[in-house]
Amino acid sequence: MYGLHRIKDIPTQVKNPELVERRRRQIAEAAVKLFMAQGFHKTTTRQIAQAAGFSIGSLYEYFTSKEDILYLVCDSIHAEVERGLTEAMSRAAGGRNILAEVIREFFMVCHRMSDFILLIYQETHSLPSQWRKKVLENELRITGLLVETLARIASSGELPYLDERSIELAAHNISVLGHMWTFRRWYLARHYRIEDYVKLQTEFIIGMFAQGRND
Amino acid sequence: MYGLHRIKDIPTQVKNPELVERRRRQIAEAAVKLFMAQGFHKTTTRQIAQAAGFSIGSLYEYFTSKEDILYLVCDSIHAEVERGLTEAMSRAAGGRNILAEVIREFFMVCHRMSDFILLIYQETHSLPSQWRKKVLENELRITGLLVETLARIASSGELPYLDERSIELAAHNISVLGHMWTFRRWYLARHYRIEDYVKLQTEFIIGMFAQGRND
DNA sequence: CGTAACTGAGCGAGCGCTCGGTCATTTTAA
DNA sequence: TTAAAATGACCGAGCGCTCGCTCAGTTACG
Repeated sequence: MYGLHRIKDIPTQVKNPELVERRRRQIAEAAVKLFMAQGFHKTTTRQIAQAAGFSIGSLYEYFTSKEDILYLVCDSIHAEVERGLTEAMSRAAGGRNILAEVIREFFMVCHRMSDFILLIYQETHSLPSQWRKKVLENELRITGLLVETLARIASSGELPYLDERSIELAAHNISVLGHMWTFRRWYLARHYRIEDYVKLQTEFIIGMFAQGRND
Repeated sequence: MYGLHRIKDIPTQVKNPELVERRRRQIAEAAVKLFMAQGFHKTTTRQIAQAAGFSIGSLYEYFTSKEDILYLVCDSIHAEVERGLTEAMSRAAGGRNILAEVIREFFMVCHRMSDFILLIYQETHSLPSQWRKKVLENELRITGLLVETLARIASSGELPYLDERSIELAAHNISVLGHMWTFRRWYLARHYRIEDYVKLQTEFIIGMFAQGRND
């Protein structure tokens, strides 16, 4: 968690870059808990500062606004999801049924990061547009990894032919069906174990590819 | 729009029930625009009152809190979606390919109501839990309509056998893939026309059912 | 001693919501 | 018939408070 690799565009008063990174990690870690528990708007900057272990004044040495903190949090979450998926892809690369394994690994990442992904769904719209844009780019890059996977499998002949647009849309579908486990958890978790969910959805998704052209 | 059929549980100071309904419709109509444009938290009660055409004082004759208004808005939206889907189901009942037609109609409802559905995704979590619960019930009832459709088609033998749980999950998938058009619109609408989206997704979804048991 | 990091009291804009009051309309009763 | 009384929808100044953010001052450190 807390990759923070793209945070250089958030301005700070503090000179020492290592310190900046350490403190921001501290703040993000405190903030994400509060945001998940109470939401962004009900969380006060004072609460964040206190939970992070320093004063409100210091907090504003590392950020220029409350929204900055939300952006950092969203960015860290996406970084972690991306890390998880990348790992999953290389782990699955040698397997017997690559697609099923990537789906499985991705869904398990969504499961582990459930609350975090939900936070992104709920609070992205509270960001100033400049940063909302960046968050959506992150989302798109992650979907891009799935596009890549599908394209590789397709070109190796293990899937029936699909044009680029279909592959892309399929990747979005997989991504969203993973997220669905997070934003419909209030219902799904009462009726399915994650293993069942993965199994059923994997069958459905593979079915999606299995044949073509109905109309 | 603005069915308002379940609003009796929102308290009011005003005696005349017709008036209450008319005024609340007025307020909801004004509020939904503001919420879509600025979000719930950035919209002030004064703005809502002004846009609805009366004073802040009067507004609080019809509601006890700002959250009440959000609840009314969410409820109206769900009522309208449900109405649209119910109509679609009866319209499609006699068709050649019932499933494809229901999917198409449902997706078109999502398309028409894009901004409204997005609002529900973004602001449901701002509701007090008592009303969030009701909103999620609404969501579930709508998914239930899709379950019903699938079950009917399956039992008529037009689909391969699927157990109850699979049918239910499939219905959730259809629902969420419809919503996906709203909450990934920032990307999808740039690359697909709604007709293409419906066509591609319909093929995918029908594929989901076309065969079974991979593992 | 100077600079970088940290502190927290304080500011003031803005918020949700209240409440004393006005006024048009309806009801009462002489 | 009509004046008095009651009603209820509507109004908006203003209350009490919160919260994001600042800045003058203090501490830590090389």
